[in-house]
Amino acid sequence: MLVQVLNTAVIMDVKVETLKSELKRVREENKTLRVMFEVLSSKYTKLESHLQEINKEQDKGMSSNQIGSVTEPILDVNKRRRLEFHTAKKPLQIFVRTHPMDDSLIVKDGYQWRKYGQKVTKDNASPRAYFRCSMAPICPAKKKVQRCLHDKSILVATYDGEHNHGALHEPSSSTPRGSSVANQLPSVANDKAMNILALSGLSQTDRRHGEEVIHQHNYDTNIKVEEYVSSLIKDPDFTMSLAEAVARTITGELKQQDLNLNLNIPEE
DNA sequence: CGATTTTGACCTGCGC
DNA sequence: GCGCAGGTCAAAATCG
Repeated sequence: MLVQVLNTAVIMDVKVETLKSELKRVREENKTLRVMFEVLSSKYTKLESHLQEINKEQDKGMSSNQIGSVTEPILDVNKRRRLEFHTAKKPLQIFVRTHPMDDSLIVKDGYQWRKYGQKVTKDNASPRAYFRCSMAPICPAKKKVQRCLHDKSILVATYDGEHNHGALHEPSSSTPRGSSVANQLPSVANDKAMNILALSGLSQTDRRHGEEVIHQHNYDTNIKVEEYVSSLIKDPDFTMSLAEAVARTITGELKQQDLNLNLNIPEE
């Protein structure tokens, strides 16, 4: 009887310690997310003010010729190729959560990329990998992938240039399930993010795994995606949904772990 | 053996 | 002009 009581007390102690450490971890994660949210907010504010400035300038009646006279830079033949594909468009950034133990810098987005360089940058100890699209011989699309400074399990993929080919690469079977961009996004914010992927055709190819379907990709899709992204940036609901999704994910994880503890299910 | 990755060297732009 | 940091090249290594 006494042994049984002691055993129960020990088990309870272990559970309390586990919960305490878990609480600590979640608090730290919450702190990190808050920082990320603040960064997002400040970027949104800057974008908004920049847009207002542009609108003001247009209202001032600047001639369309002057506005449109953003002449193509005269390229020096000797200059690097990266300048040839320079565009005024802001590069698209995608955040992808990966397994904490997964230290690869691979973001599955349906395209086939070839790594051509890696660098350690000043502001982030994690190396930045440089990829070039290898689906077409002269495709100008590039991307940079680096781990988030605050959360190593988050990959930040920055896309540069546009693909000059339509077909999307069928994800290889060796890729772990659930590693596509769509699957790695928070659940609620997923809805709108899935729309972006749907526009770009990525989610379809991921889902039709194994089918011999090659999409006749619309060349306008990139423009549609950018339009949709810019509309999201202006949409405060999206930011709120994202924050809610993150909060739900955290609380959901907590509840699940609590349940596992009660049922004595070991964590993976 | 071809494709891909790694990695040190090199180039370029930018701030001082 | 100089030094620094980011981006790219290309030879060697590795993989399938």
